[in-house]
Amino acid sequence: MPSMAQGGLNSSVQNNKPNPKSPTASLFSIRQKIAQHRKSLPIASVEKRLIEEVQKNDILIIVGETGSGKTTQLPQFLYNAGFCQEGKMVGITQPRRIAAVTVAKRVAEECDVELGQRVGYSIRFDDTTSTSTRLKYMTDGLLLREALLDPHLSRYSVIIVDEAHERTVHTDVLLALLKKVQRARLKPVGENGPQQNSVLRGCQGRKISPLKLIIMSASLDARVFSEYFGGAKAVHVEGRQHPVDILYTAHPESDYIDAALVTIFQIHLEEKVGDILVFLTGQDEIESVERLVQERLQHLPEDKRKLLPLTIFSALPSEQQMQAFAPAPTGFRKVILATNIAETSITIPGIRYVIDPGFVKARSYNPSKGMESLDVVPASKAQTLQRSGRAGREGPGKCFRLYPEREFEKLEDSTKPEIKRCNLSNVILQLKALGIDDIIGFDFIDKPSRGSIVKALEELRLLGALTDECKLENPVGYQMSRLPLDPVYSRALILANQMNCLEEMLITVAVLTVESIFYDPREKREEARASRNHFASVEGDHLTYLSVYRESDEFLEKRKVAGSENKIDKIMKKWCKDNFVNSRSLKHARDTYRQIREHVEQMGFTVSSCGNDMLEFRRCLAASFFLKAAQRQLDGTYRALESGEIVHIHPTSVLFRSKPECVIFNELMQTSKKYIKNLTIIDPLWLTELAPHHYKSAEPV
DNA sequence: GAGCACTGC
Repeated sequence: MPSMAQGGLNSSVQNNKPNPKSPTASLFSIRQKIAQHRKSLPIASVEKRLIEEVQKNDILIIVGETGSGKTTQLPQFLYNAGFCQEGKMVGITQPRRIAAVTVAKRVAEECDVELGQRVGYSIRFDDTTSTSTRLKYMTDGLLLREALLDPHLSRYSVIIVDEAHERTVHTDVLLALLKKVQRARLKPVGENGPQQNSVLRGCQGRKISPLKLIIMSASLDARVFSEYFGGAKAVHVEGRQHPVDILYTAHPESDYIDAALVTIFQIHLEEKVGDILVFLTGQDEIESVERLVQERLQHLPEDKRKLLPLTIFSALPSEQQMQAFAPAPTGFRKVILATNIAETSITIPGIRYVIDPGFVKARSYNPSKGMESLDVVPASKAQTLQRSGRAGREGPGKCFRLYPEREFEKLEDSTKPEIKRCNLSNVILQLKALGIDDIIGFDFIDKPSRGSIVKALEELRLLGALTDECKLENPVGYQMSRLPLDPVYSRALILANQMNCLEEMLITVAVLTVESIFYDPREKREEARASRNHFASVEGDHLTYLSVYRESDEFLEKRKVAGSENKIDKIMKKWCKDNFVNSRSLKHARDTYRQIREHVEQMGFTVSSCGNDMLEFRRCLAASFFLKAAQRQLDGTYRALESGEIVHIHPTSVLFRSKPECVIFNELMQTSKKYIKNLTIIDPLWLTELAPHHYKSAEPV
């Protein structure tokens, strides 16, 4: 029996379709199989003990390795033990949408209930829960949003935070919040005193039951969580994985790409059947290794050429991603060249061999320059462990680490928590909205640097979300915290409302929140560029995005099909393909547009358009994004006004060749150079006119 | 002349 689909796309039980000839018999056997499978999981034997521990302890840390069954089974144990009485729910959070969905489906099946009844999931844009839902799987970000509306999370008797070891920003903030909520719910009503903040408010005059917290982690190190929760009890649940042989090189490899290639062919020619998974750092590397594999295959005798290289990374359109899942033709061995996406987000069946060069591309943030960077850095021990585990899902496997064992010992235990390497403005705005005012003194698991906090506070103040005393500004700060957007985009919507171009800004912001709306395949670069030119505005990327979105809308209007979501998707996909637009991104932008439009309408804004007056819209962009402006230098490079950095226009910008004098931009990121992305041409005088609190002199720099 | 991975009632 394959191990559980954790974020995987396939569930073993779903594949067992009932036999139409004898539905009762096969349904019975499916139920039997499910029961057998559940009983065989390592966690099944400790059900009684786990429930006792939950009853005894308000906080419990569960360390469970892959395949223990903790994510699917523990919520069912809790349900059976009566934790969902009186309408209370058990909430289970996941860092990823796909995991919330697949696990909920699986558990509904195991409970033999319809999804959305006793068992359901809720993620952004897709909520299957109902009033009868008792086991609710969701993303951690969504629970954070829920806390803004119900600060005591009063509908939950137990909250399970799964995959806590990944230490995403959402998980870290959620854990801090849950710690506070739990204390608030323990205190008798009215004893919180007059100084209470809003996390503690709201339970006046009403009885609220205690909240149980369960932190689940696959970490080697549960101490961090245990210490954070005041020495909370940690229990270990055995995993169930097939053994994976770890092999190291004798000497350091100077060229890990070449070492990976050599290893691929060594496995292909010498090892037994089974597919190969290679972890590389990015699209470029993946595509060049793909070419090199193809080339070297040509040098092999005909009968040894049955090796099929496939690629997978997040920017790849879904259809092409799916190719990695299809079984190889008979006699062929697949070699999957993947980024980190294959570490946790997707599970490809059939992998027996993993090649791990030991590197990862990671984002980091420099608060003083307001600049992000993407650097190739050594992976952590936890990551390399996760990677090798990918070889042991279906049978014994092998993992080839392309460095000596002594190098492994030097790796960091775990990846630096994301909260220590990202822009904090959104996190801080959320905390402020939850009534937490002392950010510097806030009880983070890992405290971000003081500089990073100060920078974010300053940004929020400049955006008008905070007062000079760093209190939430009324009403702007509250409005901004309610929108599921970066604070700077929320601010843009509020300004656009005042400047009568809210319709345009809603679309623009929706597109800016997605990862690249254009699809730009290397092999059809000329065609893709021609298509981009068709949409391009000489005034910049924002106006270009506006016309892409509007044209897709018009196309849909013209084709006015009666209703069905599926049909709309199909038509949009075709349009996207013809126009080199990434359909996943466009769909996401359309969903976001709908959601944020609803939000601003609820705030009482009227969505009005500036029609053809793009000047007014660009002025609004300047007023919104004044913190990120750049001016051309004599030598043709640009200087970012805020940080003074010398920057370059990113080649994907429609302004790449036009070299305007002054622009605002949304993103400053260092990769091979310091690039600015998503730009619009502005008149530099607008900055002093529209953001006088920031640009005091008449001539910016 | 170039894009690690996630996420938000």
